[in-house]
Amino acid sequence: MPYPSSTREVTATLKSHGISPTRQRVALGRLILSRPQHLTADALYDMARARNVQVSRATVYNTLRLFSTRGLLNEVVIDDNAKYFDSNLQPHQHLFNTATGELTDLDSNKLSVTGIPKLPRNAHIEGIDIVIRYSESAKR
Amino acid sequence: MPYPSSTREVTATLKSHGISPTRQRVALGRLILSRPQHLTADALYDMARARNVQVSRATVYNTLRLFSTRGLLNEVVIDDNAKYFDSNLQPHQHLFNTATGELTDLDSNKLSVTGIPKLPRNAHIEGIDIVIRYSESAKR
DNA sequence: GTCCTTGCAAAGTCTTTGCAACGTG
DNA sequence: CACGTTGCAAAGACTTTGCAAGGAC
Repeated sequence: MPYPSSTREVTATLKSHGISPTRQRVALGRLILSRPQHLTADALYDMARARNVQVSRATVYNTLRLFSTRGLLNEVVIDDNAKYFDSNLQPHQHLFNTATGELTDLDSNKLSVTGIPKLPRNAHIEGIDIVIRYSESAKR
Repeated sequence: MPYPSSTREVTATLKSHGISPTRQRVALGRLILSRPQHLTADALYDMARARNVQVSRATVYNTLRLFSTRGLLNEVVIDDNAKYFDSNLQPHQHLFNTATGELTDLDSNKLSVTGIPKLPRNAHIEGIDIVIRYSESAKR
C-alpha cells in the first residue's frame, strides 16, 4: 500500500508492520502516510489538533519514532533545527531552500553519484543522503 | 593559512576574519583549526579541559558559532544527535559509520554527482551535502 | 483481565542568553 | 576607560520518560 489514506488502509499498513492500530496512531498515520511529504513532529501535532484529532505531543513524538523504527517513515536531518519525517520511502534526494525552509524531493533516477570509494569488505552502505541547499535571488 | 596551528598563526587567522584573538579563542582555534577534523561542541570542550585550557562551555558554543559564521568552520549535521564542526573547508563529502559514529572525509574529486536539476534562474546552490552512511559486518 | 498505549508533567539533552565581572587595546 | 568577551546560571527548544489512568483484544 504505497500511501495509505483511509482508516482501513492505514490500519492494515500499521498491522502489517507490527504496530497496533490505536486511534491516535491511525489518525496520525492518515495525516502523514497518505502522501509523500515532510513533517516535523511539531507540524504534525499542529495538523492533528487543527483536524480535531485528540492526541498529546508525547504521543506524536512516540508515534513518529515508532513509525520510523518500523520502516514507515524516514528521518531527514537538514540542519540542526530541522528534523523531518519523510513519508516517501523511495530512494530520493532533497532540495532544501535555505531561505524558506522548504524541502522538496528530487527523483532518484535523475541524480547519480559516481566514484563511491570501496569500503571495507564487511561494510555495507545503509544509505546515501544528498541534500542540495539553495536559495533564491541575491540572498546570500 | 590552511591549518593554522601555532598561537601566532591562529591569531593571524582570527584577525584576518575579523575576530579578536582572545586567549580562549586562540586556544580553541589551535585545537580545532590545526588539522582537518570533525568535533562536536562537547568534544572540543572536553579536549580543551584535558589540555588545561580554561574555558567555559558557553564560550565553546559561542566560539564555534562565531567561527562558523566567519567561515573558519563548516557545520555538518549527520543525524539529530550529531552536529559536528568541520575544519576542512574544501568541498568534500562524508562517510559516516553508523555503528561507531566515526565521520571521515571523502575527497571531493573522487565523487561526482550528475543530473542536478535546473533550479529557478534566480536560485543559486549554496552547497551539496552528501553523506554515505554505512556500517560494518552483519550489523544491521 | 492482561498487556499495551496514552497523557501529563517531570526530567533530560543540547544550546543560547542575561548580566555582572573581567580583559584588551 | 570604553568596549568586547567570559563565565555562571538561568532560560529555551526539543525530545524522552515515569507513572497512573485508560483502551484494545
